[in-house]
Amino acid sequence: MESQVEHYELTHADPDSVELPAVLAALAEPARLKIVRTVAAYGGDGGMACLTVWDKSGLTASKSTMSHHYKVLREAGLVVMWWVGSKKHVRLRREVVDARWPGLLDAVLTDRTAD
Amino acid sequence: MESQVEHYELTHADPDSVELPAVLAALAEPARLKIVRTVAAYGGDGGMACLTVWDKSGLTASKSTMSHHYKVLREAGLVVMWWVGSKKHVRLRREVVDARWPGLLDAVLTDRTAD
DNA sequence: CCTCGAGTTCGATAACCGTCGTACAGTTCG
DNA sequence: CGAACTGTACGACGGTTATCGAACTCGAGG
Repeated sequence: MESQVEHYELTHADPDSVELPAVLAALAEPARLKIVRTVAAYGGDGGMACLTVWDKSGLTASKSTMSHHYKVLREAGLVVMWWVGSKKHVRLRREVVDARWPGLLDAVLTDRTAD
Repeated sequence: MESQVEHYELTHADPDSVELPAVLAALAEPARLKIVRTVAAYGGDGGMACLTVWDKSGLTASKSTMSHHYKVLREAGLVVMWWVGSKKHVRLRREVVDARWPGLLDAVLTDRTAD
């Protein structure tokens, strides 16, 4: 229950404290992989609203399940989230992830076999 | 069959039928990641004996656990194994993995933060 | 002030997975 | 042959995790 009053100061994982297995485990879950791919495809550098992710991804998970997945992605250092009014937005941390594991995100995102 | 000892390949996963989440899940387990890194570091293109992997990796898992990890790596299409006498050898399937997910193995193997 | 929409948290449940010991199968070598 | 070595198959146990509904918080907009 991070403060919804502040719009930009949500707590996120310290990138340097995240281990590679945690990142891989986060991406290994099909629903989370779908989220990441959707954010990359539609969000660009500015990110997008979580609700839009839900629409575009075609995922059917419940609100609580989605919230759980976002939490895992956040703790793996893969995404940043912030509030815009009553809606939450999400963005990939490309700079951070690319700096630490060059090529990893590209490899995952360019998978032509994913639906 | 150039020597007295019989070398024969075992059945492995069809690379095209493996999904990305399965590969990521295989690599997300610290012990398996260690195995892959050890094979990459010491095995080169020719692979190495599983027992040598055990020595070099410093893993302390039991025989059955190691066997299980190898099975997961095999089913994920990440390694090939074959018999050399009474000892089993293992080799990374770099060509196959690199062809399907370019940069993925490199990204995982060049992680400087792994012990 | 009150209602609706967007998300989080909690508790419960079911499935998955890593681990091990034991039993078993094949190879090597004395 | 038989003992030692190498690895797999099978059950069992315990911990992790994905999933959901319900209750809750907070903001937006009548």
